[in-house]
Amino acid sequence: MTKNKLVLIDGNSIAYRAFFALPLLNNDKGVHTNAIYGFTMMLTRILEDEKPSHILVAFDAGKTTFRHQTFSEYKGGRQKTPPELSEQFPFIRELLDRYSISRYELENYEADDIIGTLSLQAEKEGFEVKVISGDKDLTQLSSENTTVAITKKGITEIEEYTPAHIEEKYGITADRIIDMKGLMGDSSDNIPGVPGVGEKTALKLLKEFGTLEDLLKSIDQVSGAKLKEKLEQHKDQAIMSKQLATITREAPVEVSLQDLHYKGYELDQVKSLYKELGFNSLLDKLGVADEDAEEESLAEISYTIVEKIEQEMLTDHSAFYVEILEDNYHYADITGFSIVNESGSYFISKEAALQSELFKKWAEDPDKKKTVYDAKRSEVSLRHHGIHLKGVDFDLLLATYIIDPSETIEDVASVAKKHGYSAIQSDEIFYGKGAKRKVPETEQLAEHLVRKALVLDSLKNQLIDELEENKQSDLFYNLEMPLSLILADMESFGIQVDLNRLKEMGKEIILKLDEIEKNIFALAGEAFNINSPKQLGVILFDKLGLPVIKKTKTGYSTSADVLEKLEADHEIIREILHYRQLGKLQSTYIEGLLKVVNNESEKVHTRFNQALTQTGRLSSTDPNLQNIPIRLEEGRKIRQAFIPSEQDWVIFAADYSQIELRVLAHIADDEKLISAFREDLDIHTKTAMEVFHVEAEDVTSNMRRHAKAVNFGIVYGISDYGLSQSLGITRKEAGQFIERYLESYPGVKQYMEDIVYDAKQKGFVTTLLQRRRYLPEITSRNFNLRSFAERTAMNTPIQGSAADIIKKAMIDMAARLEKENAKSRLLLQVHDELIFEAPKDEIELLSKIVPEVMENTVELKVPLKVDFSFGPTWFDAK
DNA sequence: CGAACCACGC
DNA sequence: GACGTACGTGGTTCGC
Repeated sequence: MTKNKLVLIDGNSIAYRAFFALPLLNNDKGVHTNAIYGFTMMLTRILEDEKPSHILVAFDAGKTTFRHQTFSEYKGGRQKTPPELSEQFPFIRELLDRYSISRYELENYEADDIIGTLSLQAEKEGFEVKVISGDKDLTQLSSENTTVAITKKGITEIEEYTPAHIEEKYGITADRIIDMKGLMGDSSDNIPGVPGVGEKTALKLLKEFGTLEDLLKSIDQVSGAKLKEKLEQHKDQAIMSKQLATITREAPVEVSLQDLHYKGYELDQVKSLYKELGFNSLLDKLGVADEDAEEESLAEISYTIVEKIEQEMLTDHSAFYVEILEDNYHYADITGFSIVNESGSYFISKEAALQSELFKKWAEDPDKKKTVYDAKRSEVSLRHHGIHLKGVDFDLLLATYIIDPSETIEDVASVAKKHGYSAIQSDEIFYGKGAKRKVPETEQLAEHLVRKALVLDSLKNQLIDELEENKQSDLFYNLEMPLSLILADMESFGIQVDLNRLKEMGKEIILKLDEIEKNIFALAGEAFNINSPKQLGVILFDKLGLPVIKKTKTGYSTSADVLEKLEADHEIIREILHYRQLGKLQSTYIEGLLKVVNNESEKVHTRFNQALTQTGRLSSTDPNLQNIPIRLEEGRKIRQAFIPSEQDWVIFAADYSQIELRVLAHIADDEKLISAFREDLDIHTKTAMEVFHVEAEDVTSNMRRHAKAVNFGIVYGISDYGLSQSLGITRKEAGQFIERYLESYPGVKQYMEDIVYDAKQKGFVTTLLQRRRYLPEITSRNFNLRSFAERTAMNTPIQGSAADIIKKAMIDMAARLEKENAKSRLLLQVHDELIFEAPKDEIELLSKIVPEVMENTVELKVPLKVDFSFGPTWFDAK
């Protein structure tokens, strides 16, 4: 027989935790649901992980408890429960009822005491007990048979307190936790303890003397006159504090263990509450989403499966959808087409379309306007069949992204749903996922694709209005839409790779890796998997006994910054760092790249995601060509494998110098920063002069390094913590640096304040070209979420405007190359740089027009500056 | 198959 | 004072 397992949940504490950990969610009825939601997440997780045979959720009863008789100020000075939370408690109780989980509260006692009493009873009956709370006080219940799980951050992560863990963490046994509380008190419960004694002192004393009572008997042996006096003075208070902190195991609870037996829940009960609360993701998890989607039959539509395309089907304005199942459209084939316009709704098979001259003519006619979803994807795939898509006047994907980049866009259905349009299934449901994915019969496929085109047709005007309302039409029509065509060109053309060079480098690296591996095994005294942080941790910290600097939630951290601190302690560290560096090159950049090179052309065709980042930047996948190594020479050599696609051509690279800081100077209108850029000063040195109040010649390299890191922090919106990490200084020092920076540039300081205020008023921030980012969490009462939103408010206009600028430069550049009749082509964009390939005889031309176009694409209060270089490979363009 | 960890770029 | 900290992509390991 399996052991009985009782789970005891501290209801109030978990509700509080959930409430403060999650943003203040609202459901459609205007009820706040964050605590309910968090509580539900926690509960379902517990049921799944623990599979309890018995379960109870305990709540605090009224305001006063037996503890108030001992100490009337117990829990005094506590903030009132926010009304936004109070209103959620009835729903939490309802939730438990729906789950058929017992709940209990007891007059004069706290949830802790109920839990303490029942856990003791259960232990005596031979149960395994698990206590779940957000309050560390409960750890005193930890015993051989009882584990106490305390939520750590948010609500999903927990720390398990077993007696062993407590000993390891505090160096005292579990039953001394209350002695610790007696000494140090607890400000949240208003338990006084002994003034001036905190966790460290308390632990030291208990380790030396045993229990609190033992200690108080031997006060004269305590070292330190002050401490002695304090203990003597507050003896009684300490005893009382211990009493207050002690959870009673003998509360008069009226439920028996048998009452807590858990028999599972009625799916319908839970389902209907989830629906009422609007917990859609949880409904999905219950596995009812699919069922529902099938149940809920979509409104019927009529359409034609086209055998032969006729002229009257191809009118002047159509919604046109191109389906490609695989995500990599460079290699996947078209699945089918659909067209919706005033003449009708049509499904056209790939064959029927591609054989038709009429279709090709229509697709390539710029006067036949098309509304599409993902123009770039459609364009690239049609090109494989010799068709150049023209006349796209609306791209639903890009419009959705422009309106709110935070929406996750998966397919046409996800976009439709967001706009209240539900007559379509998601691709995941329609085609299936993973191994189960398949293309259904023509009839069904036709309907699905026609539904997509219907979405395009019916959402278009609505989104045009929204763009107009947001003043984003210019951004949409004149920036993102034309850019998608330029990106299509760049992606389709691809970049030539020197396969031999790459393979040679791979061989060399393998030899070196073998060598290093041997050294590491010799130094470790055994063979192990160096790539496994877990195994590596055992070797370094258990076997070799190196000091543990940082832990992750699953074990020792072996990240580079940790290892760097250990470099002096053992020579194995340097070898491991080197192994990691080369391993990364080998797996990601040699093997990874080789995997995606086109066998015939020996080119790579990345895909730029134009509708993903929150800031407006592009991203790049398969392969990611925006993170090819450059910092370390060994890695930088990878760039030697990227070569021009034609004989006697060169790679030409141009990058904006300090574009973000220039943008900052402009939007913050900071006098000093503006003049620094107008005089073309070294901005890091200039910042060092300002921050450290020294003359240019007195700026040391260390000052400049610090100034550079602060500038970096400003640009990327990192916190004092982030800055402290990157400079290896304390958080306080980092905070002081930031403060001094802001004093040095008062315009920047003003901007930072204004933009946060503005974001709080409007709920979003904008960039130079009206890109938006919504920041709902900027009004959160959760410090974390709010701070993050505030930094984002400061940073996004900077980074996003820089992204706007380079995107515009790409468009201007494409036009200029055409005007000059140049053969040179744009290949890549890496956030602040553009990479071209060019015939040698156009180097001179590019040297003139690239900086000219890039520097003048927008006019700011400071000049934009572009550096460039060229060479036979990307490596040499430095 | 997904989560966790690590590392590369801007 | 808590809390966990720029944006991305991709590789490996590990447990389910």
